[in-house]
Amino acid sequence: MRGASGNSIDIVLCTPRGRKLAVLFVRDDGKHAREKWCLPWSPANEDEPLDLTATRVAQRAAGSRAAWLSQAGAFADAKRHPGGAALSVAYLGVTPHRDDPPPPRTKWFDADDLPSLAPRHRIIVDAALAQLRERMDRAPVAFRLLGATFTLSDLQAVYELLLGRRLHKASFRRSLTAAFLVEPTDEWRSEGRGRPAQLFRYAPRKRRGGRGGPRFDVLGA
Amino acid sequence: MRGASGNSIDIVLCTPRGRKLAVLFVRDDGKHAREKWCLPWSPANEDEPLDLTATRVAQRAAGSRAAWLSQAGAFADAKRHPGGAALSVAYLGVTPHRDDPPPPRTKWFDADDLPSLAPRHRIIVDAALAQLRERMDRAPVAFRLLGATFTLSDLQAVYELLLGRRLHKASFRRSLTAAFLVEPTDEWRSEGRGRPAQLFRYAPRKRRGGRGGPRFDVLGA
DNA sequence: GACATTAGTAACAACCTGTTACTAATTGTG
DNA sequence: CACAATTAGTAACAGGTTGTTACTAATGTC
Repeated sequence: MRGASGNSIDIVLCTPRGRKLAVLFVRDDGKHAREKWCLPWSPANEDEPLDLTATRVAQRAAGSRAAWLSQAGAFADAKRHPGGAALSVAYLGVTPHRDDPPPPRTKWFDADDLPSLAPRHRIIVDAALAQLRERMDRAPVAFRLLGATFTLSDLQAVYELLLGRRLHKASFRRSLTAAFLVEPTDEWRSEGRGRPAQLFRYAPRKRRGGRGGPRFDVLGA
Repeated sequence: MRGASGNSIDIVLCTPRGRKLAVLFVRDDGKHAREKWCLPWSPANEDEPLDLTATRVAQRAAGSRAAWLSQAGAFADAKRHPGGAALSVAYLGVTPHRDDPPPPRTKWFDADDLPSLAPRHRIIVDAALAQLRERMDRAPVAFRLLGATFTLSDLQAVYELLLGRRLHKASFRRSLTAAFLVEPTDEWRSEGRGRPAQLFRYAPRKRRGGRGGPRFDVLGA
């Protein structure tokens, strides 16, 4: 059995879908599979750095490289893993929304409506989603959930998604410009009805006061 | 060789010493040891939760339970570990200062003057210390570096230690009371010269706005 | 008793945030 | 074409928060 008693690398890949976060799962057709879906994973390879394995697994599952990927901790504690791994190193990743369907045998599930999972995968997903919210103020998670250019309304929607509350437009934009995180392009996007919105790109230009690295926590009521 | 090719649990235990942070190391007298000191560590045991192993290793090395202990990630990537572990799960811990000497064969080193270490332990220490500074605004790290009661000047000194910059007394105290994190005892401590200081205890009473769990980042210029 | 030293607080100005209310540019509808 | 509906973007004000200075309080030292 692959991975038995060894270590595994398991990926929690997130994307925005509508007003919710979605997580990528892979169909598990293994003979002894007790759940239909599992996180993308692979046995750890001693000759390959953990981050590299994670990048590879994420890319294979999602069909494209994750825009951001970072370790989310080690999980063991005798809870069942789909491949029987003794210990699993979880990675948390993020990728922009795509309209085309995911690769065969994979599916995006809303974060608040997950399928039945092996106990360890359930624990990993919960921990990873909690970390996503905690880490968004020190890593450009919100920007990596969007494509190269985006409207400020798009960006605000992502922040609202991650924070779980509504923000006020004026103060959101004010603190955004104060943080020197985005710069305008000269393109505009018309979303059907209403005034077209200017497109921006992520372009951090300044260490907010220089105190302990860049920050991404944007206020806004 | 113990731990060979398996997983290990490695502890980075910190304590305040003067105006600096110190990290605990254990003398490594192993036959094949290439460095004199190493982090407290133990092979991982599949039958024991990771957190429990970590608690045990930290307690044995320091002579008392860590006041706070939390996982800091998994490290592998072919860098040499003192016990030859394929993968190491690092834990970051914190304990109040003690005047009595540490257990035999252990020693506190200033964080900015570490001994020569096995490559993986060097990487783990650097990552753990960075995390200590990042996590202090979501975990009561500063309070766990102090004993059950402390003066506000003590607390301010710990925050300054962690942040690496001086804070202003008035605004530090103002934001501290606004956060409802401490409550006064009716004891006072005289530190030699100067007015005696009131002792406080850590007593979080309120979720700062209720937004995403308690916070511990105190401002103060 | 004067002085040095540390603890603790009051008060003010400058800045920042939350909010409201406005203007601007587009699509859809009669 | 006029006008409502809708979304984008900005101005401006009130109230709160922060950084800073300056003060008072309590102790040990000379």
